[in-house]
Amino acid sequence: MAKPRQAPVIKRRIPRQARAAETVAAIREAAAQVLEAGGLAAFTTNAVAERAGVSIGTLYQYFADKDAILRSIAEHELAATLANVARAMTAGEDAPEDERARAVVRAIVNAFRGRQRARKAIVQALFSQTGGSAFQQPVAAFISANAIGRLSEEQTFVLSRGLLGAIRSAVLEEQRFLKSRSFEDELVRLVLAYLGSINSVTHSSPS
Amino acid sequence: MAKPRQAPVIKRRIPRQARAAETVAAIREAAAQVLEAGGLAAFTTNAVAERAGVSIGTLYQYFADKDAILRSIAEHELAATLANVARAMTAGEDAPEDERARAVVRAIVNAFRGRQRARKAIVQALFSQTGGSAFQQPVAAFISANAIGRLSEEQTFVLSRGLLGAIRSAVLEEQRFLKSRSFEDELVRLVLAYLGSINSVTHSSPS
Amino acid sequence: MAKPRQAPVIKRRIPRQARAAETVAAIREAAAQVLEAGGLAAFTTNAVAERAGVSIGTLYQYFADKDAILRSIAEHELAATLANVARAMTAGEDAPEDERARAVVRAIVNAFRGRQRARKAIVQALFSQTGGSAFQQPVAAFISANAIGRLSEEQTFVLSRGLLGAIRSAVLEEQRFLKSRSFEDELVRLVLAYLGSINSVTHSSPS
Amino acid sequence: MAKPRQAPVIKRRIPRQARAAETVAAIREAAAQVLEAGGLAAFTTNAVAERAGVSIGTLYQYFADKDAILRSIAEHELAATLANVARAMTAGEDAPEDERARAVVRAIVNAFRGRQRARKAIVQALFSQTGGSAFQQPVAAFISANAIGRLSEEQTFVLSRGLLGAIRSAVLEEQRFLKSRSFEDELVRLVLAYLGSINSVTHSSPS
DNA sequence: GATGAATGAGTGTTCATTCAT
DNA sequence: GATGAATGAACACTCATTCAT
Repeated sequence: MAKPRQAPVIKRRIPRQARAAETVAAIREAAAQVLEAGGLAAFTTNAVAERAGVSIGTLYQYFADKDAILRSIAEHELAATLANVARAMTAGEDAPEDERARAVVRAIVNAFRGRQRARKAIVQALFSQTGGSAFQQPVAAFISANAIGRLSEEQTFVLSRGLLGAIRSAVLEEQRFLKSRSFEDELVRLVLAYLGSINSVTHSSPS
Repeated sequence: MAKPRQAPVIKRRIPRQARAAETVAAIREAAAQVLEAGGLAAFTTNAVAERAGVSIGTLYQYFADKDAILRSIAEHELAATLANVARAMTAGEDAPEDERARAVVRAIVNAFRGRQRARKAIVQALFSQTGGSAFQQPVAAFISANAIGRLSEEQTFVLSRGLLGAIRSAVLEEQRFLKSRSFEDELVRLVLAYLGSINSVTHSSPS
Repeated sequence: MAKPRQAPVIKRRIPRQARAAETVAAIREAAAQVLEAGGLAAFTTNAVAERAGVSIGTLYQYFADKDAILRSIAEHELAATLANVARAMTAGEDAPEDERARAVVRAIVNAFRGRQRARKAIVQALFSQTGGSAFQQPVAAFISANAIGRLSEEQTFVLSRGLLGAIRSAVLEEQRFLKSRSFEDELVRLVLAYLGSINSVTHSSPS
Repeated sequence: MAKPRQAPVIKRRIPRQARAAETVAAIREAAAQVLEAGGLAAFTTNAVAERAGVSIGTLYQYFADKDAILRSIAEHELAATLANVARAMTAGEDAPEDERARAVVRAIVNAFRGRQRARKAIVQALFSQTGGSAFQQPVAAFISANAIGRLSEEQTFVLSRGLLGAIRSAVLEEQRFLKSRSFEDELVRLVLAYLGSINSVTHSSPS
């Protein structure tokens, strides 16, 4: 990603006008399409700008650099996914624990609706940057906040990363069972078994 | 111009002589060093050749392309890790299940001994290529083969990818607790709780 | 890692603005100069860009690859040569056949005005690619269209390739008589004698 | 053709032993095969050595550089072709002129028997080097020596290069009529008409 | 005489990013 | 605000040739 000069301190415009917001949305949409069609290899700033119907200069008016586009898409999807999870939990507020776990699992599995290649590309790209923590921490926080007992840092980490890791692998490996019921069952089992183990130990055994 | 655009049928030399084997090892070692020092960004074929003290041409005599170097390192580490696991299990052959699970977990956590940055870089790079399945399947097979009962495809997948995903995340995020006892405990818990859940369901409830 | 290995669907920019057209012309001119000065061996994309006073990136904005530059020059020269031939023939419309043949011969001999080394280099390069047919067919078509009687496919081929072959050889071998009157006389003789032979056979003998 | 250092003055071994002659022949044969199979692009010294079943070092024991292999093949073919022409002319010693012209034409057209791609590649390669004169001059000399009257330098040139140019074009363009009778007829016509024109002018008209 | 591991200069090409208009 | 022509650092990779064994 050849940064020819130093990182410029100039902040990028934050869209305040309606037209600007549309442009940003168009770029994000174009980027997702490019990713879906050709994967990370086809994802060049020029290709995105062209698909979005704007000039490359305009693209850089709204996004500081190439990765910012990826981050922006990821943030949007993350927010949407988290909203879905919250909605599902509110709906089943007094449902049994496994129902609620299933809602969480399902929301995560179904993120990026219909755009598996774009999802894969974004997961790959973001893992190369931050190691992905930026997008796993919110999920971890969510899990932690909704767990019955208190979880230690390591426990929260293992549960969230274990769950996300399994789903992520299914995405990256393009497993056909990604959206199957049986896969969902096993993910739910993983969550509940782990949480159950923590509780049983804490409550019943002196260990 | 841009001469040979034919199908590159040229197979890379397979080292038969002692000197050649040394060269290959030197290149692999140099690549690991470059990765450890500067991450994926610094990993250029010229840098590796220079560090290895060989010419770029020699490098290409043994590795078809840049990625082949990465793959080679990964294969070596994988083999070493698997060997460690096998050794640990043989040693504790009639130890209780949790001891054996702990041996597996520990061997995986301690892979790439001492080279966390190189490990991170290779994990990132290989995930961009194959989705990483090539290096998760052997672990999955291992787990499956050593499980007490029979695991379904999805169960093997969830267990192996969940465990590996949690460890991988700790590597990528450079978590300080990666090699801590408490982290190991939780990984073991994840494995045992999941396996326990499967067995209890299978044995006691008709689903 | 050798990023975009997809099908290169990226079309090269077609110059629409005045500045762009100038740039393209400058590159073509620079290429001809490089060729004239150092032949095919000196003809590297970087050398051309430098001579043209543009960056290598700009060069690639207008030419898909190195060979495209060569093709572009050849097309320009071909068009100019054909225009010269047409002009000469219009001027001497009711001149005797040998005058008209001489006009054609002279226009071809004098193609690439003054740049014999560049001409040689381009002839060599294009012969390696297409076999040169792309630049001989227009001449053949021209000859065929202007012949008195009808020529068979083989006859058109022999006449055009024979004439062009003799001229081309003189260029490639850097014969000092290339532009001499006596050489021109012989080329005209070749054309007229061949055409005369076809006509005499056709008209007087039943074959 | 990256000549790493100066041209070394070391002369290459001239094969005097039977085994050495076999090696040279094997290399030449291998080169022709490589050329036939993959054209000039596949023609690398390593590929030739491998095909010949010798090491690259051995190849360089007999050929000073890559082009020497090409030259060697060309010389062999040229000698064979010239021998064929001579044989044909001896056989038809008191045959009429057109019979003898036909013999010459046929021998040239049929050079490189059966290996059109190799022929094409060699023609291309040698034209890039010497402009091909080295292999046209013997033919020119031959023609000149066998012409009835005396030909001027330009006349010999036009006749030989015109004839060879037409045949060469048919080879390079892979014309299907290369070996047809009608093509041969026209080549013969070209030769006879041109020679006839010279003689008639010389003998009957005062110019 | 033969081997083949090693060499390394050289080249085409990409693509994120800037900035004059 | 928008444009898009221009930039150029950066890289992977080839292959003719040498020379120690």
